[in-house]
Amino acid sequence: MKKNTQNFSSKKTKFQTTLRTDIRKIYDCLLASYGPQGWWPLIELCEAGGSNPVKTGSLKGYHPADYTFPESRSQQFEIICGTLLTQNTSWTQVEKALLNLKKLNALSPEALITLCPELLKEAIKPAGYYNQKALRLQNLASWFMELEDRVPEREELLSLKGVGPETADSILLYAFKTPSFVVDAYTRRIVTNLGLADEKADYNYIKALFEDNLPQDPELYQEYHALLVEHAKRYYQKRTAMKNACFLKIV
DNA sequence: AACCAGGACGTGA
DNA sequence: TCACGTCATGGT
Repeated sequence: MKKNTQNFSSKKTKFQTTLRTDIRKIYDCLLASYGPQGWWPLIELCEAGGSNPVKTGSLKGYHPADYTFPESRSQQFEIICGTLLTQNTSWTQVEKALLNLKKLNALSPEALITLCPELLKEAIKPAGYYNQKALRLQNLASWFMELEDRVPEREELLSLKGVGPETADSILLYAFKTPSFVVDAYTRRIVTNLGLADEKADYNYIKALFEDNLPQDPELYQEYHALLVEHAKRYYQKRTAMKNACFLKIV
């Protein structure tokens, strides 16, 4: 709560305007390179045949350039479950878990809270941490039912078990189309490699780095985060570090 | 055969 | 505050 507000006096400094330009340039460059990513993926769309073979992650469920989702409360809830399940886990594993839940007809808040814990754990096992995630999913389900049509506050989300800053922002941005920028491990790797943040910069610093330099547009935030993930998957994997080859360094 | 994946939380210093 | 252990399956 101190180093975040690095107070550059009242007048706009050259650094600030440059930074703003860079944040925009990075987005433009990523979008030009990879195209719209179609996040958040919905397994509902898998059966509908939606697919994007260009992506490095899962092959299905994406809806590039279509920002109308979620279109229903059911899709909203699916996204929320996804944000919880994908914690420290690859999306392909989450997809298996979500499909298992769907087979059990348990991918609705009403069904999920009544589902017996053992069945729930078995269903989400591919996503790992199934003991805690099962508990937290049911907790999320009852919270979501009581929420009704209200849009939750960030603090409210953070008070839920298993919902930390990234999950809260993902829920706000993708389930509720609220402009809250999502910072994940990939985002952190990219901005530190580009010299836009220090390694020890905390979550809120990096979040503010984007939010302070972009218009508050949920669709822009959604696309930007998805593009950062796609880019990081190609150039910032820990095994095959290609940070030096990252073309964003020259923008 | 280690290492990592679209984190969060509890603990002790 | 903050570094560190824990939770757990399946890819590469």
